[in-house]
Amino acid sequence: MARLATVALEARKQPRQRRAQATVDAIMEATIQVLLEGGLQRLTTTRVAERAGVSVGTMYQYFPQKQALLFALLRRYMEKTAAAIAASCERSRGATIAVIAETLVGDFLDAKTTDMNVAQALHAVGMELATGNLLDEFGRANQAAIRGLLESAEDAVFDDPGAVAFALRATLSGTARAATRPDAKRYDTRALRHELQIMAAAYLKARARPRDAEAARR
Amino acid sequence: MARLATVALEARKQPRQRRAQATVDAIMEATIQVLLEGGLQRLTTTRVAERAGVSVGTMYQYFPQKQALLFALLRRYMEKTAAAIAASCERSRGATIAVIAETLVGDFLDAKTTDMNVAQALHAVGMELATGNLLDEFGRANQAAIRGLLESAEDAVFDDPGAVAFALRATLSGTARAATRPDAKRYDTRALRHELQIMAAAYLKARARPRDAEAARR
DNA sequence: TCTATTTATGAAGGATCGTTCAGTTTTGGA
DNA sequence: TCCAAAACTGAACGATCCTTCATAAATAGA
Repeated sequence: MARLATVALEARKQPRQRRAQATVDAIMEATIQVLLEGGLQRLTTTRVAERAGVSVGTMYQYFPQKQALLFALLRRYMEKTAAAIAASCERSRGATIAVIAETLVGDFLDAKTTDMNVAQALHAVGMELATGNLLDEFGRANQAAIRGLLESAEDAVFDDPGAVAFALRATLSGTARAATRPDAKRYDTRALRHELQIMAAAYLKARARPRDAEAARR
Repeated sequence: MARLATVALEARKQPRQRRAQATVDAIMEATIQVLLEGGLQRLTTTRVAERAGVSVGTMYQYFPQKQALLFALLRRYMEKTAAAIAASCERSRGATIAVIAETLVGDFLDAKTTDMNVAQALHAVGMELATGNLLDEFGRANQAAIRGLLESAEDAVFDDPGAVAFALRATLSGTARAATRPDAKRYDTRALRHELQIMAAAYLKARARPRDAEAARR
C-alpha cells in the first residue's frame, strides 16, 4: 500500500490575503461535499473547483495535485481528533477508572459526531492514499495520551497500560466507524455511546488492580 | 455515497469449462494482489488482466465492468466472514457468557487473520463503491446470529440483546481493522485478541442479569 | 493614483484508462 | 475425426481527467 513515487502533498503556496484564505476554505469544503456525494470516483479537480466556485488553476496554486486535497483534509481531521482526545484526557486525569471510561468514550464519540461529514467522507475513501505518516504520527500521540491517562487513574493500576490503551483505541475507532455510517440511525448512535461506555468501564475494571493493593505491598 | 447510475455487478457469463473457472480464480487473485500493491489507484483492467495472465477481453467475459471485480471480492469475503460467525455462534450456543465471549472474539479474529490479504485490500479501498446492499444484508445476518447467541446464554439474560450484539459487532470490526493494518506487528494482533476477549467477557457480564434471578421471580 | 505582488482564469495538451468487437484458438462430445 | 460451443485475444476507440501556462483581475502599500 506504500506510495512508491514520492509526491508533493504540502501546499505550494500559503494564502496571504483574506480572499485567498476564503478560497482555500471553500476548496476544502467542496472536497468534502463532492466526496460525500460521489465518493472517490467523482472527486475530480474540475468538480471540486466548480463546487468551490473557483477555477481549476486557482486550486493548483494551493494544492499541488489532487491527492493534496485528501491529505489536507485528513490532516485537519486527525489534528482535531487528537486535540479532542488530549483535552479529554486532561479533563479526567487522576479520576477513577469509571469516570475515565465514561469521559473518554463520551468525548471521543462527541468529536466524531461533530464532524460526521468529514468522518463519513474519509472512512468511505479508505486510507489507501495520501496518508504519508499521518496515521502513525497521530496514532502514537493518541496512544501516549490514553496510556498516560490510564496510569494516572486514582483507584487502579494497570499491569500493561499500553496494551489496554491499544485495545481501547481499536474499539473506539471501530465504534466510530459504525456510528458514522451513512445508514446509521440516530438511535444507533445514542445507544452505541451508552453501550460503549459500559463496555469500557467494565474492561478497565477487569484489567485493573486496585491502588491500595499496591500500597499495601510496600 | 449512493451510486446514482445502476450498474451491472453480476457476472456476465458463468464459466462452464474448468479452464474458465481457473481464469476467474486467477482474475480474482490478481485483483487482490494489485490492490495490495497499489491500492485503488493502480487497479486498472490492464494491470489485473496482465497479472492474471489473461487478456482484457477475457476479463470482460466474466466481469461486466471494473467495479464487478471489487463487488465479487467483497461478496466472497463477507460470505466467508458471515459463515465463520454463524459457525462460531453454533459452537458456543447455550454456553456461559464467559465462554461465549472468548469463542466469538477468538473465531472472529481467526477468520480475519486467515484472509488478512483480502481484509487489508478491502479496508484500504473503503466501502464507497460496488457495495450494493451487501453491507446491510450481511450486517443483518451477523446481528441476528450474535443476538441469538446472546439469548441462548446458559447463565445470563440480557435486557436489550440487540444493543449488546450491535456494540459487540462494532467493537469486533474495529479491532479487526486495527489488527489487519499493514503496519500492525504480530505482537499487536496476539495482544489485541487477548485484550478483546477480556473486554467482551467483562462487557457481557456487566450487561447480564443472572438466569436464576429470572427464575426466582416466577 | 500608481505599481508590484498576489490571486484568479480556463482553454489546451497529453496521458491514462475502461470498454468493445471482429477474429482466433481451444474444448467437449458425437 | 469433426464441429458447434465456449473461451480467449488485443488493437483500437472514445471518453475522462490531471496538469500547465499565458493572461487578466484584484489587492495592498507607497
